[in-house]
Amino acid sequence: MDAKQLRQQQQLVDHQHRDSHSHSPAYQALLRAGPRIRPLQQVHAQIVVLGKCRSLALLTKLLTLACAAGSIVYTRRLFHTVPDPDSFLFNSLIKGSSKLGFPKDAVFFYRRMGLASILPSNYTFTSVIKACADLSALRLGREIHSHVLVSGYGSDSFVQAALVAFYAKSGDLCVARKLFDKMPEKTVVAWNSMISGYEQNGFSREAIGLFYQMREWGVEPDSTTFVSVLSGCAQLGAIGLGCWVHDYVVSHGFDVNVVLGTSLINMYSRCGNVTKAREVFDLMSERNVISWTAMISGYGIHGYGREAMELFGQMRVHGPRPNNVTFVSVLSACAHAGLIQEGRCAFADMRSEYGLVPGVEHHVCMVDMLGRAGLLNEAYQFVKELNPGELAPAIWTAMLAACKMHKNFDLGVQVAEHLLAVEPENPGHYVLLSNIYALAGKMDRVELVRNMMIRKGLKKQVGYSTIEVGQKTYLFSNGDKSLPEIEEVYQYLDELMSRCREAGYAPAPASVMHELEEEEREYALRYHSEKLAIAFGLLKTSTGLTIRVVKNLRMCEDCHSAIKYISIVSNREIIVRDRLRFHHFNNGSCSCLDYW
DNA sequence: CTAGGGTTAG
Repeated sequence: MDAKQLRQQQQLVDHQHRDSHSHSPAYQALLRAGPRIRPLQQVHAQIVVLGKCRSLALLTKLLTLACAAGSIVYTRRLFHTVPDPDSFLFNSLIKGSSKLGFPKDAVFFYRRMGLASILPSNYTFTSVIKACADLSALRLGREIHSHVLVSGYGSDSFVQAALVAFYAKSGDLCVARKLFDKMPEKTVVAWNSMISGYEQNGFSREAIGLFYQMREWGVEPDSTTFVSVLSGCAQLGAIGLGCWVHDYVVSHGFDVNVVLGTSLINMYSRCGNVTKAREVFDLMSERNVISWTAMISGYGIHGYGREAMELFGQMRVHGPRPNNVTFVSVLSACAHAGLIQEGRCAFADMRSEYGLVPGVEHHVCMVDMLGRAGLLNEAYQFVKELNPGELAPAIWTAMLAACKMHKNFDLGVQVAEHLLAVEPENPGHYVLLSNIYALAGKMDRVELVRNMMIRKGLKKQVGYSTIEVGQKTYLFSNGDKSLPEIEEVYQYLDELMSRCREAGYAPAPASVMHELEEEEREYALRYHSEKLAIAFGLLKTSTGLTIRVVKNLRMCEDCHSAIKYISIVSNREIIVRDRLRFHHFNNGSCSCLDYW
């Protein structure tokens, strides 16, 4: 043993020596108890017996351990027994409750701190602002922001980053961005807060734009940055950028942890490449419920019900315990693949095997599954057997969609009128009702519903589609002429459609089209956004490459049929992700087998 | 006698 090793060993011995003698027996007992309620209660009793319940150091440790044990109730009770809490105790408590998911309590303790006239520090603020972010409590957060300024912590970079994240999460992106822009030194965390803020509010393009700007500024991204950027790619269907991120992560030796791995799975499956998603899944060294659920849901949205159920079976044997979200993925996979019996079993197992209580989402999946399969009576029976408190509008919407699909006008009209009564401001219900009337040929009723919408000033959701070409995403929307090449696209599409007609495509008659679509149809603009995006993709990419389009609404039947023909005449694979699922068009047929 | 932060997935 050389001198250096000897010294190290001596230090170790000293350390242990100090450790075992510098703490009181009660403190040591707390350390031994750890974050476990029963042992902590026993030590608490000892502390009381020893007459040490005025020792703030002991009480602070006891409180933070109680909080770490997940029992906020016990923590609260203990707090009320502390005679004269100091700033150390308050800070520990606020940090603990905020970090462990008890934001309301964090705010409560912050208030008590103020009442006790104890000044908050920058540490206090980072924790309590995070609590406000978790609560999306805009007013409260603004108030605390003013305390930050008064206390002179406005230029603390941790507090600033926390504020950026808070405003972004609470939906006030403008204020978040103003704060961010004013930050003199923008840390990676500040960039991450702003990027994820854009992404989580649905502004993926802005999120990705900011990511490019971050690189221009020479700030090195970390795995958190990539998680947000990949989520943005997943939303936009930007597979090129997604692959670039994946390459970057691998070539720069980043550790693909559970979170990053899961967001890669999500990105690949939502960009249309489930095979690649599965590769990532298989290579991950650690997988949790979220990773398994992401993979199952990936299979589901592509209509690969068998694969989804196969993986779910493996999960039940070797994997983590499935939770409510897992069952949403499983049930919707069953719904999209027509696996009725499997779906019924899974729904029953939820409660009996896993003790999970089905919520609205699960009921919606069941109605959707039964309804798609044409089992309208069973679906309706299922709805009627729910408790009145469980009858969310979404359940009726699923029922209505099933009525429309299987042309059950009487039930459909009944359901739609019920929906209009419950949610008179939701334009989607009017669209569905008018669709049903149009299918039934009751054009006077269609007009009536339409006028009702106009009178209420309700607008249909605007449909748009995106396509990525050369790592840049292009957005197409009905009537939007901002793209310089748009005339060329229209011209090419006209040509394409006439070739489709030669191949046997019969467009839906204009009179039906007019009311059937979820998108506004203007006569001057002949095409839905997905057709425009596909035409653009065909023009801009070389033969043999797959066309991938993402649409925000559901595809209409006419487009669905037209794209089958486009896949023939252009001899290309075309993948369209609509609001609910993927459609892989190849050589005249679609992977959904027309089972929507 | 006591710690130390803000950002991330389904």
